[in-house]
Amino acid sequence: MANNKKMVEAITGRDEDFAKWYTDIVKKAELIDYSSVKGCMVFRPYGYAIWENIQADMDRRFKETGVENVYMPMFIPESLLQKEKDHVEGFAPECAWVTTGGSEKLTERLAVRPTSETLFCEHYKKVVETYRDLPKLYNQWCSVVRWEKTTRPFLRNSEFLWQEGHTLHETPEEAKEETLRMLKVYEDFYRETLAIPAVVGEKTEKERFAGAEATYTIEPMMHNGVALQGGTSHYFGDGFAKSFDIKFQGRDNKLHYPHQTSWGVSTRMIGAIIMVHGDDDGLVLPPRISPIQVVILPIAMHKEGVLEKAGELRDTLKDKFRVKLDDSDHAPGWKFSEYEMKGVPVRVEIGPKDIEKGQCVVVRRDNREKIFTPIDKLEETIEKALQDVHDAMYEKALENMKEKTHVATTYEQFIELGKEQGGFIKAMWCGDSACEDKLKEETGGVKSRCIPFKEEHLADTCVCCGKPAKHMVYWGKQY
RNA sequence: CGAGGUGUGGCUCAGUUUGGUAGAGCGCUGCGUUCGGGACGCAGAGGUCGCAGGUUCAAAUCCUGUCACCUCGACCA
Repeated sequence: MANNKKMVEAITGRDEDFAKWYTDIVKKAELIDYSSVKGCMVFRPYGYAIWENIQADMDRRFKETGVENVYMPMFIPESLLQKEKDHVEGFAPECAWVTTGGSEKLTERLAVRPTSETLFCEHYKKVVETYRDLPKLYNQWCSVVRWEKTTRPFLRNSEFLWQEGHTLHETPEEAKEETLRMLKVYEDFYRETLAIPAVVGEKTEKERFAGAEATYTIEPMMHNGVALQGGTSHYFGDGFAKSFDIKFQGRDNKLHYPHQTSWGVSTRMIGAIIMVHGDDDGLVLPPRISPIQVVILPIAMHKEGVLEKAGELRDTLKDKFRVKLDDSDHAPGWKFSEYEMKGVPVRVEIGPKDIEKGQCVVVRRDNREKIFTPIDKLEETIEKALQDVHDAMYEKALENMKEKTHVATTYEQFIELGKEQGGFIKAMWCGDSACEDKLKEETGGVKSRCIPFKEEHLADTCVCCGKPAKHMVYWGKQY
């Protein structure tokens, strides 16, 4: 235990300094490295493997709904970006611009895409003629650039990886349906794959995406009581179609504007995984996206037969799970700590004593429970352990979210909760953005998160101004 | 963009006040002993002290300028 103290010193305590704890984990679990460009980071193999697993899972879900992948250019001519007024106002201030090509100054500068609505619109205009061409259900995996003033690994990068879905529909109803369908995909993914519960709902007008008619969001709660916008899905109506002059010939033989959606999630999700599940010993990864699901650690591996047995275990498990056998020269205690830091959900210990008894030890990362299991039952023990880890992680996260969700029915209550408690605050709202501004000002940053689909009636009047309430809103500080 | 702080081996930092041979811990390399919660011994490698000027016999240290990063406040997946 004396040695274990060192471990605790290596990572800042989670409750001691959350921000420092976060960056410690990001670096010590070898997820990323910083680069020479501010806000741009190197994804190291372990961090990138997490993203690849996320991609694979989401991509499958998208395709099950009929979405096809495409790839758009990374440059947007300034004139193209300017076609939709609200959109350009929202994004132009944080664009990176290319002004020179080779040695020639460009006649028109090019934005490095901050998002690709305009590119999709330009393309749609060319490929859509009739209602028979609809819907168009496209998605792309790419990176985008937003020149952020303050940056943070995964949570706010100058360049980040994401997916952006862009769809085009014949009717408003279809487009709205698509918007909500994809939000549901996100919600399911968060729950089933990342073991993260979240509040879902609609953004207020003030928080809406630049150019959208409606923005829906998924908002998970971090361990320290700060919310994260974990993904958004937008309904555009026909606003972009009009700006870009996209028309199709309808069933009535007349020209119509199609209705449009876009939806995206980013590598910010990895930040959510860290901040929802992580603990004082490091990362805790959801089994379904963990690059290593099972790590096999031989104990006293110089002893007769240990390494051979460990190799056998790996071979029997490797087709079913993502397995790593660590036969490096480090002491066992070092390896325990190392793989805990990296959040590996299950480890298997196999040593001389186990071999004698025909057993091995399965240890869960989330609660460190040790399960002694006969070697011939190992596969099913692990299968169950992985499922149990996932379920327990979800429950724990849900518990945290509930614990950090408060209700405010008076202004004073709201301000106090906002300043002291953090977490979500549920409160009634009149619909006026002036009240959002005031609450943010007075609490030092509490903003509306969303109007949930399941509203509750907490009071008759707005928590801020006292006028009749229109909606119940989740509020909170955000990353 | 406003306020504060920091730049010294791969990492964390000491040394700067009072100028005088560039240091420690961790990590890394080799050999040996170890191995059920970050083992130990011995031997090694590794630094134009952020950058550019200046003062001086002599600068990590003093002066001027400059760049970068971090923390805290206003904007953001």
